[in-house]
Amino acid sequence: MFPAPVSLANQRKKEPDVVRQKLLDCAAQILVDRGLANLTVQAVAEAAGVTKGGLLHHFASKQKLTEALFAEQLRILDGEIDAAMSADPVAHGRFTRAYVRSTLRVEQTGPCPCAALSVSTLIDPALRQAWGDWYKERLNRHRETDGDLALQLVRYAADGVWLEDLMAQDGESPIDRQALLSKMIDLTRKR
Amino acid sequence: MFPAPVSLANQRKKEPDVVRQKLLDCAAQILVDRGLANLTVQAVAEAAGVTKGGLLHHFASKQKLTEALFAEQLRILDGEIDAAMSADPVAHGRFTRAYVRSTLRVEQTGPCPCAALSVSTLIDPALRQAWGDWYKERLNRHRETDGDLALQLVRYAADGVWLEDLMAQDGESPIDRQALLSKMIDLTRKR
DNA sequence: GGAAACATACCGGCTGGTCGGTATCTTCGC
DNA sequence: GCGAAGATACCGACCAGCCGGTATGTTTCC
Repeated sequence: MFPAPVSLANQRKKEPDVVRQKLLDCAAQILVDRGLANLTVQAVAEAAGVTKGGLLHHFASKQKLTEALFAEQLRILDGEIDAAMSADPVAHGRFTRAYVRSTLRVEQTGPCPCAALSVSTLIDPALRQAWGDWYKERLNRHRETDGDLALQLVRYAADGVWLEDLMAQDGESPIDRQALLSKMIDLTRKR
Repeated sequence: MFPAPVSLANQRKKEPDVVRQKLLDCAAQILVDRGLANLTVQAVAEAAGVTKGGLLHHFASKQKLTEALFAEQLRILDGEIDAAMSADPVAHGRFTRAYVRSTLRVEQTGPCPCAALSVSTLIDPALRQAWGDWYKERLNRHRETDGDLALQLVRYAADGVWLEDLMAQDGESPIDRQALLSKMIDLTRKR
């Protein structure tokens, strides 16, 4: 009478929070390793084992999805930075060191949230604005310890590094990441 | 009998080289200030005063168009770097200084070719590869003068700066670009 | 039973791309 | 010099496919 469902998500246990989170995770994954152009609601839904309609139930539009994705990644980054800062006894350049450690993350594996963050920033002016606001706020909060131009330069370098990460993508890092990190941390302690 | 043409390009003087160049210019312009998502063959053709069919005559596919665009911008950047290097008497860090000057370009106006370059790099793995090859080759050529890790760091910072340019886009540069450039150039002369 | 969590079917719009035609340019015989 | 003829430049209509989004149905949870 009725056609067989292509997905069994309708018969399985309903786990709205789990599905919602999985949608976000899959979106981040697709964004990082298949590129911005391939971030379609169809692809995300499939990757999460849900139909397009299912995705649209959780996120009213693609816009809402990307906004949620962005917000989550930003929250993660923000948390990582806070954690790194509270473990750092030296005041001068504390934020910059945390920023560098969070964005380079030599020891951690998996896709850097910054990657997803920045790529989505390139698309949407609203997200761009949100990122700018976050950065400006953070910078203003740590103005006294991290206002130095030399520290700004180190932060720029950190941005450049993960940009290279985005571009390289083949897993092969041409330079010694650990040595670079040390060098950057060193630079934040000078003077 | 026959419909009136919406464009008079068919009756005007044929200037294949001019049109082809204009297509590339318009593509770069659109890429920089309207973003990657709006880089459609339709939009590029319209901006250049040509129909879609006309564009497809010059570039067999959108892929070919972006490749040509990329190649041209890379050629420009390459030339700028060569020019800057030959005007620099100091050997150590010569390439890095040229790279920084070309990518920051505090005095020049207009869209930085790097912007178009990098954005297209984010799309297409083939272009990403091409960029990587170019950079690797250049780096290898100037290994003796620019192999130092500190110089690598300065180059990363340059990447970070124009990335911020891409994101900000509102014309308002929060920091003193000239001072930053001086600082970076200084760093290449140390030791 | 009602709301939430999905699936399914479908639509309009836009995209890159094809195709056949027309207008202009270039070449070349004379 | 000039006119035919082929090549080149470009137009305009059309197509298939995919995208985001909607409307509606069906199942599960409380």
